[in-house]
Amino acid sequence: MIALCDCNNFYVSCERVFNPSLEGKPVVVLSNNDGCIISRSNEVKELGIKMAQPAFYIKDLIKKHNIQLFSSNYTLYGDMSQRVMNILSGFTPLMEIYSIDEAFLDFTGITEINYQKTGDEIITKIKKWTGIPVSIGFAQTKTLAKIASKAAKRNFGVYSIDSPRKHDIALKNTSVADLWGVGGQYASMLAKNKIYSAYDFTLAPDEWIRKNMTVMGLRTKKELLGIPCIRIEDDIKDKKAICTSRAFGKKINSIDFLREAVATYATRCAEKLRKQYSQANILMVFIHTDPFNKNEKQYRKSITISLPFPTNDNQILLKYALMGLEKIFSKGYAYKKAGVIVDSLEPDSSIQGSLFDDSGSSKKKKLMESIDVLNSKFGRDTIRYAILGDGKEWKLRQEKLSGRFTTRWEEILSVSVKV
DNA sequence: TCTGGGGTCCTAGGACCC
DNA sequence: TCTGGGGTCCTAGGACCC
Repeated sequence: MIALCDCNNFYVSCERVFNPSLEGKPVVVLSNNDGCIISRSNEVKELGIKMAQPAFYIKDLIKKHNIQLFSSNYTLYGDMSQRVMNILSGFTPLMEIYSIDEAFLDFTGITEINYQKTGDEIITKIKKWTGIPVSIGFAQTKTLAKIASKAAKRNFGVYSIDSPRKHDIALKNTSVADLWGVGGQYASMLAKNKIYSAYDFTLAPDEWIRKNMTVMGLRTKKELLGIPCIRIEDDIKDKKAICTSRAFGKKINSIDFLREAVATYATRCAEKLRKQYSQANILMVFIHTDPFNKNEKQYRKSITISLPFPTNDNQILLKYALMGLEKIFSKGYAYKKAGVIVDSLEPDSSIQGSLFDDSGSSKKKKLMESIDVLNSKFGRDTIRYAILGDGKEWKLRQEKLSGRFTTRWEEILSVSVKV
């Protein structure tokens, strides 16, 4: 079994630890410029206030219900998070810190375990030692554990999907839009295809899901059926991309202001890079207009620069960032947001095989046949075959699926696909 | 008047290298 | 009619997560 431990209303809970008089009162934590709401207490959720809503939208409600507002304090939240994670790591050797307020715990192979009891124990310990309330869901896979942890919030903090009956109930009572891995775009696409619940989703054919939602969607389906496809990643990996960006509170008309901002962000990126002992291969600068302003034409501009050599040097990154800004800046537009991204960009390696024989269209036919053979041998879930061609030449392109299937890639390498 | 700041992975194809 | 195979790097965009 896998557990997902999730801190309740994390940022708000952190503020409450240091100010217990906030207990029972409506509280929100606001984003950087006090722009939108990024954490809500239960009292606030009950008022119908949504996540990421701009604060000024609901200023009447704030006044009416005397909602307590806090600017975000990430240093505090990071520190509290570490304390919670330290306690959690005592319960199992294999754990993945998924976000600042969530961790997956792997109890696979541990048979002598009472989930309710273990869950209660974790909740009590964390509450006692840190003051943070948490919920825990147990299930066969990460995707199901996500569902279980939501149910846990309505069930005194613990819920386990540990029987076929509970599994069935979980799938039928979960809207497909609430699934981990399904966002707004997919949810509306699925609704158009009459797929509303997680259960409906498990009935959709594999091929259809893969075609419309990539292999990620297919993994979600398998996970819902209880087949683990998403590993617990216990090692903390270096960031592959590092971004520093800000929205300005108001429109920016001067390029000097932008230059200054971009220089600051490039320097900040360099700091983050050095902190994880990485160097950047790529640098990207972007600026865009206010996406919420429907009265003006929208512009998004960005430039990607491949650096001549990997670096994390302040001066070099700053120089290229400013060069990039000069290139993309057009006079006369007001910009609302700017940023710098440095990127190591290590693309998945793929194998391109070319196949030739001596007759035109029969070549394609033979390729198709060989693909069928390969698919039946290795299964469509493991590798994807694509035929590329212009009518005269045909190429077979094999692409591995990353993630847990990677090891099986070795088998593929030994296959020679001569026709 | 005012609407966050980070990240991840997948897909697809072109250029180029030895 | 001929035709290498096995890659890497780069570009660009679309979806998702907290």
